[in-house]
Amino acid sequence: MLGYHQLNKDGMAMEENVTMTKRPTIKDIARESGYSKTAVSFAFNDPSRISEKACQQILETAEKLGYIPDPMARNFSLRRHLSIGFLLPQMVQFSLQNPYTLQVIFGIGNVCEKYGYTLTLIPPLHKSITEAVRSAAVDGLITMGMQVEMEIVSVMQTRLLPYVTIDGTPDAQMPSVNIDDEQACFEIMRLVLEAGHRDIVLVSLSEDAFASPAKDQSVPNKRMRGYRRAMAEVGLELQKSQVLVSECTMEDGIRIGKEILARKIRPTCVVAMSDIVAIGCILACKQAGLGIPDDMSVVGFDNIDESSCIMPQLTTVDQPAKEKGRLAAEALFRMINKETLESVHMEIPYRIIRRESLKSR
Amino acid sequence: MLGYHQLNKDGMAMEENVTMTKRPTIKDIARESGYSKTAVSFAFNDPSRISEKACQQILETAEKLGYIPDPMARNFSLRRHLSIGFLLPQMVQFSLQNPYTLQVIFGIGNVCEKYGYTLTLIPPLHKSITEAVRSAAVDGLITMGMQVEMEIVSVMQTRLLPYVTIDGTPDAQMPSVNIDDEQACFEIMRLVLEAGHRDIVLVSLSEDAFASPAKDQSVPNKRMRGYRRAMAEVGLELQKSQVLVSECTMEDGIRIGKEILARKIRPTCVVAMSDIVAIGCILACKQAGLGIPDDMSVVGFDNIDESSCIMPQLTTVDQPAKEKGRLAAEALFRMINKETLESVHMEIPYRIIRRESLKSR
DNA sequence: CTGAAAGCGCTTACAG
DNA sequence: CTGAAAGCGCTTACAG
Repeated sequence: MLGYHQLNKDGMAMEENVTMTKRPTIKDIARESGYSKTAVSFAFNDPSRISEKACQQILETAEKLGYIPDPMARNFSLRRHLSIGFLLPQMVQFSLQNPYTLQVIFGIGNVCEKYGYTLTLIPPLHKSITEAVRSAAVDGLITMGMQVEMEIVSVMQTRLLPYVTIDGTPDAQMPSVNIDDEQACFEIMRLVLEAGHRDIVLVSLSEDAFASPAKDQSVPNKRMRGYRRAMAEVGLELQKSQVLVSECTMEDGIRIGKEILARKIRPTCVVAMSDIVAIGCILACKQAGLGIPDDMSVVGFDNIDESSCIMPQLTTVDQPAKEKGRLAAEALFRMINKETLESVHMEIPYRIIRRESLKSR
Repeated sequence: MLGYHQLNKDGMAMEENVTMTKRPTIKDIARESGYSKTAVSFAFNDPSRISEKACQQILETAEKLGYIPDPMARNFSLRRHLSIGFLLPQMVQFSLQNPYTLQVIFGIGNVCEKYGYTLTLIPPLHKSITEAVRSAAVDGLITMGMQVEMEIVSVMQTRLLPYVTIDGTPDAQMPSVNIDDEQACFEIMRLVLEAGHRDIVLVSLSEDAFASPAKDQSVPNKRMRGYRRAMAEVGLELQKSQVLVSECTMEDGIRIGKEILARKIRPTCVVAMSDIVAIGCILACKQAGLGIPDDMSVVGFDNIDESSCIMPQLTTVDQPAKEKGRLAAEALFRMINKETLESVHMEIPYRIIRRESLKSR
């Protein structure tokens, strides 16, 4: 062999060797230290159950042989992962480019740290989210935009995996964290209408990768209802041509912005369902030499950090993204610990933020 | 019992029941379908090894009983996790608030998705990074700012866990991804000096939680050397009072900005080691009614998205953060697959970005 | 094509 | 205080 003594089932002596290519196991430490596997386990997990001398000798042997208990074996034995999962709502390309999603992850991460858990980001596996959920090595799952009819919900249920959804459709079987999306959109659209705008283009979110048929309670739909309701109040109706759909990225926002500028009849205001897209539109306008808000008003949704940084600052809806993540994670940990939730449906407040990107005309 | 038939060691019949609180195992499916555990395993993992009929019956039984193979048991048996870890360089509070780190994570995430792996974000465990690394359930680890002397490096080595570091100190035992930090800082400082600035304040990064004694090759130190070298060229020497230290967050940047403004002698230029801090300084100046760059110049480091969004746009060093993450992850996967690396030390290009926040005087 | 059995590396109830 | 042994739920080399 390559200069090291091989591991040896019948318990023959094995010497320490730095070039060892196999990790020693609890069995090796037991043999080498002269104690039992039980004792070795206790040395690491509950030293009070063995004598000080035993503990010391075992830890010394472990140090000498380079033994660190295998976390996977330990977790397997204890039936836990010490990790919660965040199911990326779209491909990494989009999810981790979205400041709103990143804020949600931030909120979740803080709670994980507090409980000593890791946070596993789960991309769709081979393009299949179901596959990813079936094989996710986590103690619980946080999802975005989930509805109870979706296939992955039954997978989570079958696996007896606790889950919470953010921006999904509340249901008895679907603990969720939301704001009142319809009302928020109603209010911001009223602001736009009060400012005198009538030629409006809406930029909606593309449906998630999870898209399911029954989704009239989905966040994009709830928001559309809010916009429509405000328009109805002033006797307007939303036309199909007034609604565009965009990925939630700045690049796609720029694309949409250009598309809008290329129209024969240019709208006086763009209402986007996400700030990152609104910012993309603003950049496209600036590039085309248009002044915001003088030549065109733009409003967004989310109130990401960038929105107060860009000029003009964005009029938008403040969504407490971190807080959503925090609440979802706290609820999930309660479920993991078999505690009961005060409520399966958590709704938290939003705020309309009036800034400079919306101008009266 | 609560309306369900209990699982039963001696193999007695067990009926399907939706209220079952225990997940069925491969054994249950074997018993119920009349095939062996081997056959059940093959049905899920290599159907070609059993008859179509057997496969069908087994999958049906699985469906009926709500069986999904336990990912943890499967991974344990196969000695893999299907996840790589990213060790958060600081508390979640700071790490996930830092756009640069988020870009790195984004780059890593894309590669994980490509290989069908999840990405585990690992916060310090009970404040101990060593503890976190000992128990991390991953196939490999990406760290930031690591040096070979650090305790966690020997933990990773003992665990035979492949690792790559970003912005760490290159070493034969430490595969790493870097830019030439010293030269980059030399160049941007030369720009500042050429613009006529002599009263300069530097805002350095706080040392990582991993701080070790031997760190003169650490990124902050390399950068300081670059700044110093440029100053030496024009016969200047950096005074202690010219160097401030900040957390890598906008809040702390604002705090530092205020601190600088409160000085008796106000500098003409602030040179920050990170854009997010530079932006914080700019905000503090604006709040105080100062004009940037007229009353004070500011330069940064990183070229995060926000830097081209803020007014005035920031003069900075463009770091390819995504690319760093991507390279580190690709290297890590090569190590996980026992392939050899072309080089253990990857250095990638940076660019000096001249924008409006630096003004000649 | 099929299955009995060993193995992955831990934990822990139990008996001494 | 100590240890033998069963158990966690899979995979797979091997024999039939």
